[in-house]
This record gives sequence, structure tokens and C-alpha cells, in this order.
Amino acid sequence: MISEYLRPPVILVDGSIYLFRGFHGAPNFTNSKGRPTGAIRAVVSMLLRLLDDYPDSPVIVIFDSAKPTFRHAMYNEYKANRPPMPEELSLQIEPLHSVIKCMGLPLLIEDGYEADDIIGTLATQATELGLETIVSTSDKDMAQLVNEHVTLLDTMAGKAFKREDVVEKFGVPPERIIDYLALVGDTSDNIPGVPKVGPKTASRWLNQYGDLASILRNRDHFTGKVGENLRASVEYLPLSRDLATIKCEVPLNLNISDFQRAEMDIEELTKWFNELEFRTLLRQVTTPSTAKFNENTDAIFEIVTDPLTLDVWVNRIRERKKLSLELLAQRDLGANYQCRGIALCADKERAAYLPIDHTDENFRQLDFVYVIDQLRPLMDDREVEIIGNDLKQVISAFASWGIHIEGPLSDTALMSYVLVSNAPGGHRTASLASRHLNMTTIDRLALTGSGSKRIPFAQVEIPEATCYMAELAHTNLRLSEDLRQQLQEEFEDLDLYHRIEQPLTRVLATVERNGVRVSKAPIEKLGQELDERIERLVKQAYDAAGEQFSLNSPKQIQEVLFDKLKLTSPRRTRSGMRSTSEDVLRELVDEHKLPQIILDYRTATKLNSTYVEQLLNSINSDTQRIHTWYDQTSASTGRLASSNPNLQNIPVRTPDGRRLREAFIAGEGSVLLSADYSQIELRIMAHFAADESLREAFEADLDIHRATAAEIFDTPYEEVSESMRRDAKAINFGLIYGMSAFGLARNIGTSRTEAGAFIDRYFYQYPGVLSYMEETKRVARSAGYVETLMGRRIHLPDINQTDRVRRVSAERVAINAPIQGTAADIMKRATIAVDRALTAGQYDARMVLHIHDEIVFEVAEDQVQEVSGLVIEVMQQTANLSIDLVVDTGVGKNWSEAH
DNA sequence: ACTGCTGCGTAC
DNA sequence: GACGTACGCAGCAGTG
Repeated sequence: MISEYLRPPVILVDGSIYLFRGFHGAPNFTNSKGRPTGAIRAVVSMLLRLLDDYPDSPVIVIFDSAKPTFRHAMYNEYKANRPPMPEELSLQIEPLHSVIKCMGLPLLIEDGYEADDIIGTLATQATELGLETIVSTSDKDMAQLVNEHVTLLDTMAGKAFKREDVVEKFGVPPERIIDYLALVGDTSDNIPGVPKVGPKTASRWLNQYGDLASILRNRDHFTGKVGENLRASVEYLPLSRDLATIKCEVPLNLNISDFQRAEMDIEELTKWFNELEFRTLLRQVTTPSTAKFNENTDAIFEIVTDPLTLDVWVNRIRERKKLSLELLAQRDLGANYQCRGIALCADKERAAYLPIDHTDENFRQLDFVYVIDQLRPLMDDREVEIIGNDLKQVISAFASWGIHIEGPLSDTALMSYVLVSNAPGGHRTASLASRHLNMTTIDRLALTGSGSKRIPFAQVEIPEATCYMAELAHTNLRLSEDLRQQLQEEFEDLDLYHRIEQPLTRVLATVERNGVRVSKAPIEKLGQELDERIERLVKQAYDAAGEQFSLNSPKQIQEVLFDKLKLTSPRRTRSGMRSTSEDVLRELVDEHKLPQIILDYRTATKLNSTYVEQLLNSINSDTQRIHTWYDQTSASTGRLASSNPNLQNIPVRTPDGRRLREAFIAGEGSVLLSADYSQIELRIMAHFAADESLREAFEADLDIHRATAAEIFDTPYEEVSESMRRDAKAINFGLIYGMSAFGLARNIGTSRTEAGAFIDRYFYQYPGVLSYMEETKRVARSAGYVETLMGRRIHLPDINQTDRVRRVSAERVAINAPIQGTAADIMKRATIAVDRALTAGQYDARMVLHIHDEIVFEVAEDQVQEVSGLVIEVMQQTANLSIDLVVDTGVGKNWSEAH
């Protein structure tokens, strides 16, 4: 049965004996001012160990009274031969008492009694209450108190004395100890025993005769000199016995159950320890004992709330040369971070959490600026490996706090991304922990709640927050080792990680921090116009429909168009609904005026809600800049994704869309420079397919869609019509996406048969492309994944599925991923290379946008020619394909002009 | 009230 | 079912 009935033992500490012993162990120990401290240190350190060992026990510390005791009254000579207490010792008594009180421990001194008597009395009370007692002492005279419920413990020596230990040590059981002491006497207390009777004789006599009274009755049987001595001692032996007896009925005003252990007064204790110069002990007390238990691990999770513990952590990290970091930080519109906590981990044994500005009042918390200053030397240190999940956030956050991270980066998200870019569940710590360590990390929502009950993380209680945050730092440390090993096993080299993703993450952090300047006014103006337009369109729609309905609802549009107006529904969606998508509505514009109204409405509301509002809400009013967020691990092909806001899908084709791009501008004295790879995916396809006629077309710098049209429609290049070119373009893009004849037919508005004929014609003209497609699928089926030029792998678990739909879908991915992914690889390398070139050249130029095959720079007007040339050169040189890459650039005051 | 799915539309 | 990769909005159904 467990612990409901198991109460922790009461611990009675013989303070005086430890004080003396501590003093004699280090008599000359002083602080720098000459103050003696050795005895205090010994006792405090012993007490701390005791508190650590018995966290739930009441601990009472008892000292001798400085005044004469009842034993002096019984016996004038009691302790008479003792030299006076040395000043070095007496000076330590008062401070020790104060320190013990600061430690939250009851301190007991009773005039007229020695510590032994108080302890004996309290032990008796405890036993009567059914409590176990531990007497912490090194005074063996106390052995007389030992019984079933009372144990002696020499905390300094780490030895416990139960009944059998007493018998072993003294040769007599506890209840004979008093007799034993009387016989042996005590020179230090000046208690006379029987001369020439020592431990051996005393225990032999007691075992032979039972007790002292019996020995005295049979005193005539003892022969020799000791016999004479015994008979000469008869008179005073009872007194000696009384003096050796611990008095267990001292009248106390307090009962044992009145003694409670209080919280340590860390602040006061810190003052004392600083004065006494107890550096190590100070760390010990300030290292929290509140570290929470986390069932996922044996590691210790500490809450760091004081400077010294932080110092210990900084040193630990410096020694290990590793720092796994988990930040609790929120980014504002200006890309500055507000920190609410930092978790640290340097080895598998322990992790720490530094709460910042949590609302939990049970903890004093370190000042953020102080914490950052302490961490700065670690982050600056090129030797310290920084570990985390999404280090771009860490880099950006520290950059916003004025710290540049120099060390090597082990980003578990990036490592996992390189390993399996399209891993189900993504690359966050929780998913990685589940996949690689088979563990479930704490769910953040379990701490903050969700929905309307959700609280800010800063309001989570610090011990809970510590469990969560420290676990993440700890888990990422473990993951970094696990993933590194897997990467080494799977890949010949780790270039993709070391030469692409890792350096890129630093560049992207800078791009995000740079931000792009966006002018509010033109967007607001567009917004107003759109509002008016939308209002008109809604009215027109209601008129045309003859009823009011939600123009935002495909479900209602469907009912109006196909049920009420009886228009013919050409297509259904995947779920069986009659589609109202753009191409469907366009087919219906001649039948009724409503479809066109809906199309116009959709265009206008799309611009308004997705772009106008989103962009206006994202502009930092101080700098007029928007700082997007690039996600380096969310696109399975290797592309980046942009969000909050997404700046990779700003409209470009329509006039209204272009008005949005006109709002993207450069800062004073600068212009925007846009550089994009021309037809990069088709060039990559031509490279992979090693198709001669496609290569020739690119080599001749022809308009590739026109050239394709010329081939498949068997028309001279110059005579290709716009519609032929448009169809050829659809085929070109369709190829990259793994299209079917059906899809192409739908896209270019022709019959399936005709589309199939175009495709056949294409493959006839470009046989290399056909064999490349077939080869790619074959490789995918046997390897289970496809690869980009730089070895990025996209796994295809469905490529051998019997389910045809899933299989052909995987085949399309197999076709598309290497092409799209290679373009992404090249773009990433170019991004890194351009960043280096711009930095090396110390140009007044910075990257502000990254849109798959386009990079936008903000460049000082007078440097734009030079920078433009440099960018083109670096971007073109980056790839090493059999087809040259072409980089087009444009310059303008805004993005629309530059594009 | 919240969550997740669907439909749609924007980019490359 | 039929053309890839994203993000994000609005509506809506299922859930509590």
C-alpha cells in the first residue's frame, strides 16, 4: 500500500554538534574580509543535503543553550575542564542561526538544557504521535535514543544508526548506552567513569551482568585493579549515570507538531551567502527545487529565475559547445520580437526554462535585457552549435535583440525536410518527436486551452510552461543527433543541408527583416473603388437573379444559376456539387447576364479581402514596410512558401492587380530591381530530357511557346498565331505538371481527341521529353522517390498503389517535383550566392522579395546598373545545366515597373 | 463557438 | 478523376 499512511519522518538536527565538528574540520576558514565561516559553511551544506534528501520532512534544528544547564546544577565540575570557546567559533554562532532561519527551518534553543535533551523530548513526542524520527547528529551518546521509531543519522558522514548498528558499534543495545557511558565516563564533559574501564570492558560487563545496577550489586566479584576502581566509583557512578542520561521530559511551550518548515527566504539568504562568500552554496539554493517532473524523460527540467543559475547554464553551454534553443516569442509588424521565455538545453541530462514576464507571481523572473546580455557571448561564439526547430525564427528574433548568431546551425526542421521533404505531419518538433523518438510531446493547447478559453502563453503557470518549453529544447537536442545520423546514412554528402538549406535560412532571416516598402495610399484608393464596384455588382446580381443571395456562397450561386435560372451545369466538383468556378461561369456568360456579374464580383472581392485588407493590415506604420514570413519546409518540392502576408501571389495579370504591385516601392534614394529566371522550368525539363530540338530552341533564344507551336502545328515560326501559341503554352505547362489529354482538352477548350493528338505530336517532335517522362516514372517506381538536380528527394508512397487514381496522381508528382524542385534548388543557391556577392561588394542593395523564380532587390539608384549586372551574372552562373539559364531584369520605382 | 473541409482564386 | 506547388478567404457542416 502506498503512501496515504506513510508520513515523512521528523528530522531533529543536533546543530551544536555539527557546529563544533564543522569548526574543527575547517578552523581557519574565513571570507576575504577575515570573517570566520568554516563552521557555518559545513553546517549549511549539511543541512542543504538533508533538505534535498528529505524534501517532505519537517526539519528542526536544535542548539545548546549558552547558559548553564541543569547538569551544572547537578555537578559543579560539569564540563569544567573545557577551554573557553575560541572566538573564531563563537563569532559564527549568530550568523549560523540567522542563516538557518532564512532557510525556513525552526530553530530551537531552550535555556537550561542541552540540544540532546530537547531532541530526546521531541523524539519522544514524535513517537507518541506515531511519527518516525531521524536524529541527525554525530554524537554517539545519542545512541541511547535509538529504538524502533528513532534512528540516528550522521549526515556529515552519511551513516545511519539503527538498533543493530548501535549494538555493533558499542557492543550493547541502546537501552544500555546510559550505563555504558556511566562506566566509561566522558573526559570532554568531565564526567568521571570507572578508571581503566573503556568501551571493551564496559560492554563485556554489561553483557555479563545485564545493567549497571546489577554490576554494582556484584561489585565484589570484580578482581584486580579495575575491581578496586569500580568499588571506588560506587559513590559517584549514579551521578555519572544521571549526567549521561538525556532528559526526555523537558517542559517545552511548543509541541512537535507545531514546527513547520517554511519556504526559504532566497533574497535574505542570498544576502547572507554573498556576505559569507558561499558561491557554490548560493547556486545550490537558487537552483530551483521546483523543477517539474515530465513523464517523457528522465532529464531534469529547471526553472531559471536567478542570475547565478543562469550563470551555471551559460557555463554549461560553453563547455558542451551546444545550445538547443526554444523561444517563446511573438513577432510584430516590424519584425521585432517580444520574448516571453527561452528554453535551453546543452546535453541530454537537463534542460532549463527562463520565463520572461509571465504573469505567474510565484516566481521572481529575470529581466529580459539581463538574460540577453548573458546569452550574447554564446550566440556570438562560432564554436557553439545552435540547435532548434526553425532557427530562422531564432536568428530573426535575436537579430531584433541586437545579437547575430554565428555558430553552426542544426535545424531539426531543415534536417527532416532534407531527409523527407513531404513527410506527413510536417517538420515541427512534435511531429519529429513522434516519428523519430516515438514520443508524444506536450500539446501546447493543453496548457493554453483553445478557442475562446485560450489564454496567452505568458499566463501559463511557470512550472507547466517549463515542462513544455524545456521539453522542446531537450527534444530538439536529441532529434538533431538522430537526424544527423539518418542524413549521413541516407546521403553521400550533406550538401543540400550544409550548402543550401542552412545558409539559406540565414539569408531569409535577413530578407524577412529587410521587409518591402509598401505605400498605403494607392491600396486604400483601390480598396475604396473596389468597395463601390462591389456594391454595384451586388445590386446588379440581385436584379439579375430576381432575389437576394450570398454572392460569396458557391452553394447559393449554384442554386440560383442551375435551379432557378435553369442554366445548364457543365461540370461538377469533386464532391458532386455543380461547379461555379471561373471557367464554368465563363461558358455561361452568353446565356445570362448573371454569370459575368458573379465573375466580376469574385474578382473584386478577391482583391479586396485577400489583398487590399491583408496588405494594409500588414504594413508597419513606422517604417511603411511589410515583413512576410518565408516557410522553408512547407513545400514538398523545395520551394519556399510565403505567408502573413503571402507576397508570392500578389496579382500581376489584371490591371487592378498591377495597381497593387505599384504600391510595392523602394525606400528614399533607391529603386526596385527585379531579376527572374526566364522559363526556368522548361529549361530544366529540356536539360533532364536531353532533347536536342528543345535545346536548340532555347539556344536560338526563341520564344519557346511559339517555337513549340511551330513544331506541333507544323507552321513556320513567324506564322504562328496567338491562339496557336496559347495552346502550345498550355501544353508546355501541362507537361511540367504531368497533364493528361483530358486535362489539356479542358484547359484549351478542345476535344479530348484533339488534345491527345497535340500531345502525340509534341512527343513526336520532342522524343527526348517522352522518354524522360517514362524514365522518371520508372525510377520513381523502383526507388519510391524522385530526386532534383541537387539530390533533394520527394518520396512517393503511392507510386506503386493499385488504386489507379492515387497512382497516377503520384506519377504526376513524379514528373513535376524534379522539375519544380530543381528550379527551387537553383533559386536557393542563387539567393545565397547573390547575398554573398552583395555583402562582399558592400553594395547599398538588399533583397526584399523572393517569388520562386524572381528576386526583388531594393538598390540605391546610383548602384542599380552595377548591381543588376552582378545579379544577372551570379544567377546565371549558379546553375550548371546543359541549357543556359537566362535572367531578365527590370528596374523601377515600383514592383510593377520593375517586373 | 470552434474546427476542419470545400470551393474558389491568386501566384509561379 | 482528369495539371504541379503554395496561401488564404468565405461558407458551411459537424461538433461541443
